[in-house]
Amino acid sequence: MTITILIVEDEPILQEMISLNLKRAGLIALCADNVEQAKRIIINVLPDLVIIGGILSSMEGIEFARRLKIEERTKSIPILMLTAQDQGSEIIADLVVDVEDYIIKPFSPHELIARIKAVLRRRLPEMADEIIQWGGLKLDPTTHRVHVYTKDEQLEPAEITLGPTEFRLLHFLMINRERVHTRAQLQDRLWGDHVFIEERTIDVYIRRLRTTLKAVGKENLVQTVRGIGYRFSVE
Amino acid sequence: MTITILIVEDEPILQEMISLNLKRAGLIALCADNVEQAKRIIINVLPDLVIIGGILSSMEGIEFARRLKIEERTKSIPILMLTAQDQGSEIIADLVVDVEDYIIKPFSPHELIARIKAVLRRRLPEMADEIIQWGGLKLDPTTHRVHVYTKDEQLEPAEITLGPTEFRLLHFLMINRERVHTRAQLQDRLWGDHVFIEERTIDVYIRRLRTTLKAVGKENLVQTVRGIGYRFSVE
DNA sequence: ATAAAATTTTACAAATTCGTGACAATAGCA
DNA sequence: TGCTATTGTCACGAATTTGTAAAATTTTAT
Repeated sequence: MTITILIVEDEPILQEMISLNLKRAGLIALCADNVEQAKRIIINVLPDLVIIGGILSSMEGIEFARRLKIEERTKSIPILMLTAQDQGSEIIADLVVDVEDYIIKPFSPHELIARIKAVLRRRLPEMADEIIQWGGLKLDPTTHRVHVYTKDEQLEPAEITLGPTEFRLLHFLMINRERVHTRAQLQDRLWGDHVFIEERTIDVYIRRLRTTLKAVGKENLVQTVRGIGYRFSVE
Repeated sequence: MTITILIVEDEPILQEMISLNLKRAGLIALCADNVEQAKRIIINVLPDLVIIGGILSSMEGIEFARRLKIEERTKSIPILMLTAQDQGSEIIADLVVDVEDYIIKPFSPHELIARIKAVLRRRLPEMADEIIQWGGLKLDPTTHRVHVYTKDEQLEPAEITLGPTEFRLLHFLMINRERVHTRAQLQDRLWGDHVFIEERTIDVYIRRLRTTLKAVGKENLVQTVRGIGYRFSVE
């Protein structure tokens, strides 16, 4: 799966820096020096994320973002803005209601990549049909199977069976491993906004998942963060 | 941060029920019996969310929602509609394109609050979730973990566990490190201004934080500024 | 040096949160 | 059709967290 990112940035050095770092992270970068160019690109390619850079100061950036959010074809594309330090953050927050996230300059490449990944994860969390393997568990979304690798070198990995909900829960937790999720977040992601369930129901599914994992000797993979939520972690 | 919610609902009992539950959840509720009254309120106060109730049946509600979405000043306010069961949900979905979300009556108070929070959560920008590293402490808001780097070059940084409040306290102090915070400021930022706390309580949490830090050899990171408040400092 | 003020500890009860087992309702399937 | 798996809820108890009051200690001012 390839992810395409459109960068709208008039400063050549910054543009280069961003594009380089994106490539290094395995993402495809398209660059535009101005809004007109960006519009032309979007006609042909629908990016997974748009980064709007320094042109913000001219208000052109905000206008462009708004335009993207209005059009049906583009309105679900997340937008990340790079804003200058000196503009009051309240003003920015007011202006950029259509924007998914923003970074205040100057920022480190590392920070940029982290933020991009965060935005993408929020948008396309379970798009990956890829096999995910972590903490001795191998989960295959296509075959809907989970295998367990035990420590004692049995060549035969045991297979465990999970109910549909438990499977989705484990999948989500494994994709976003190490990250704590509140019950509300899990509810949003696994049940959707329009299905109403008690928050405690999530505890129950966590328990069911834990029980089956414990049966094959995998304890402590699904952890409780008291007062916050749950987390999948390999220590 | 206070969140204000405008309720437009002509049924007094329902209005009362909603407003009561909002207050209990720490949200400020403004009530209007009809659309005219609601308009007058909006001139003075810009709410963070509008709940439109039973008046929907008269089409007045939809018209009102549309009006809100057109005006520049109000168009970014999310709208939550309470709709009656008997109206076909497809019809409603068609009509209320301007609405962020809707609940079908009858609903439980709990469900209402959950939905409100979901709508607000979607709108509010993600909290600053960058890793903060200072004074030998590394705090990661996404994984909700704190690691300690000891001087004696152990490659394994120790992990410490903090209660939710201690964690938030440390996070806040680290973000605003070197700056002194009065107890009142800490109270505002960590508990919000609608929760009443004894000022001494903050001393207690400072102490709890200090105790766990001291246990891993990190003394003097949280400092007292006598007569003013507290500060996180790396000397 | 002594009283007053501010902060640190200690101890404790109330409130909250979490794990668990049991249960009815529902959906899926043979 | 009946059987089985799944789904979501609830209530209870255990563990943890929360906020407070009050005693003990430290610092400051007189």
